[in-house]
Amino acid sequence: MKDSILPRKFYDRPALSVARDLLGARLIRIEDGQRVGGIIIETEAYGGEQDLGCHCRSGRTERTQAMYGPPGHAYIYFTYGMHWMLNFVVEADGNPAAILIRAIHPTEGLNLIAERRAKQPPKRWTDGPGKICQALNIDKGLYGVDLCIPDNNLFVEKGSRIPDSNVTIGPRVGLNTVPEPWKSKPWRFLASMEDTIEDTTTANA
DNA sequence: AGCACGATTAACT
DNA sequence: GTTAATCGTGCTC
Repeated sequence: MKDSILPRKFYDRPALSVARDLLGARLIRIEDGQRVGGIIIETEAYGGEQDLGCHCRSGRTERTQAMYGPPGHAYIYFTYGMHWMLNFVVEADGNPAAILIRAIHPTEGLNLIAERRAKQPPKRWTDGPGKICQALNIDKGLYGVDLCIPDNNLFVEKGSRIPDSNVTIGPRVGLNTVPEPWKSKPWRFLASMEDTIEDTTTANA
């Protein structure tokens, strides 16, 4: 449904609020007219040049320019020589901040996802940021894409809100050489309880 | 121009 | 728990 696409004002808020509220929403990629995606179940917030865990700690560069732009766009980057990472730009234009999408619960386009994640069991299809981009065929080609335009092939739809009792908050993952206090900031949000996920899937079907 | 390393993953001991 | 894979980016010389 086009009218269920999250509007720009959803992204135009503090990073922590957006990261938390993205849990339960549906990440959708359109490929040749086919929907591929699922429910967002894990996110992390990055933002501000003071955040030494954020790429924008180096200021505005060619790679990070999207983060400095208006909210509601995709910030995508390549790392470890082989993995793409999907982020959503948040907060006001000129204010660098983004949300890393770390895990989703696949619900649509399962045939394509299974194909691309062939050697892994369904549980491991999209339980990591690099895996999501592999499963949904996301790479540099989608850098800077506007997530608020229905005609574009990447956007997020409103889903069922995950109650606080099912949300786990903790430190961000993989910031091994980042100094404190940034390394331990509790800016990771994880939706727990399979029951909730399954209910949400059914409710949205 | 060269270099160290990363918001990771999968395979292995 | 440990480690190889693999290359764009940002920093130093």
